[in-house]
Amino acid sequence: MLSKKTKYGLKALVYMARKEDRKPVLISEIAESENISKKFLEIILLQLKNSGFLGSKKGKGGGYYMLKEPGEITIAALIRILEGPIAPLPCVSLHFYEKCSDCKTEEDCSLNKVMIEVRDSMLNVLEKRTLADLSG
Amino acid sequence: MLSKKTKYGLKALVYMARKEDRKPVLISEIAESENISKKFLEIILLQLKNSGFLGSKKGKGGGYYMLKEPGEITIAALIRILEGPIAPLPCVSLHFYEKCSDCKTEEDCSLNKVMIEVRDSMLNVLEKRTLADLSG
DNA sequence: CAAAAGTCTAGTAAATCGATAGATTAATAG
DNA sequence: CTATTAATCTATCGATTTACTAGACTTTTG
Repeated sequence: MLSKKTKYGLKALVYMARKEDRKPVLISEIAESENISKKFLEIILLQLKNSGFLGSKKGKGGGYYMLKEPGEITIAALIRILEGPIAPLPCVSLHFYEKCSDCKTEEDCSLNKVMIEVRDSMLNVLEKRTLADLSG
Repeated sequence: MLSKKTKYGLKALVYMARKEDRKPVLISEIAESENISKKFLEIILLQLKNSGFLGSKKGKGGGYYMLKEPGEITIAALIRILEGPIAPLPCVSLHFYEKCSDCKTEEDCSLNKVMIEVRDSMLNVLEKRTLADLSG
């Protein structure tokens, strides 16, 4: 299950991607349109800015704007920023790998193989789909 | 990411499935072999019993035993019991459906379609794979 | 300078996670 | 019948995460 943070982040980006121009968008405008707590959305957009997906401009006429084309941003990349690992277990994660403390070896782990299958089937969708698919 | 509860539950069941006979297995035996806190495993096995996957016997010679054949138990069913919804969003869950409060309608939700794709790709693995696949 | 709008710091209520302690109940062996 | 074994139940707990809020601060524009 994705957290609300991730869900809100994705919806906010879709909202921005749907705009024709790339002028700064107000946090409050997105929050209102998408039914998201403004303060919570602040945190989320800031995180997306610090990760290089968004730029921001302060002061009058300011707001957040996209730094890349929607077609260049995969859902997988966004989920990794907002949610963390996509893989069902740390020991099968490509970007957040960690050894399981309770397993002697990876081959010995009874879950490893199937969880890799699960991971790959998810990535097959999430790495293929971009913001452009969501906003189209 | 699956919780440790789910992971431990799956590993415990694999351990039981791998035994030739279907005699009761001690919690402590599983806990020791799989490096799981015994007290935590108690809770997990009890839940699997209450969900109809395991039977138990008290007293000497007691323990937990499987009620079904490993090949009849899908990983999806176990995850639903131990973890909850498999779907990435409540609004695309088959077994735990809930309307999203922030969306007007489902068609209008920008995430709905892709998340259904994700769900189906996961289920494609999880509904196909059984305990027999893990223990084989 | 004043207003607008993002940024930062701090905090918080509630839920969840992973785990532990100890009393109780049921079954079996002798 | 009694002692032992092992599951069951009750309860609690610290740490972390989640979702969210308040308010001060900074930057930009007009």
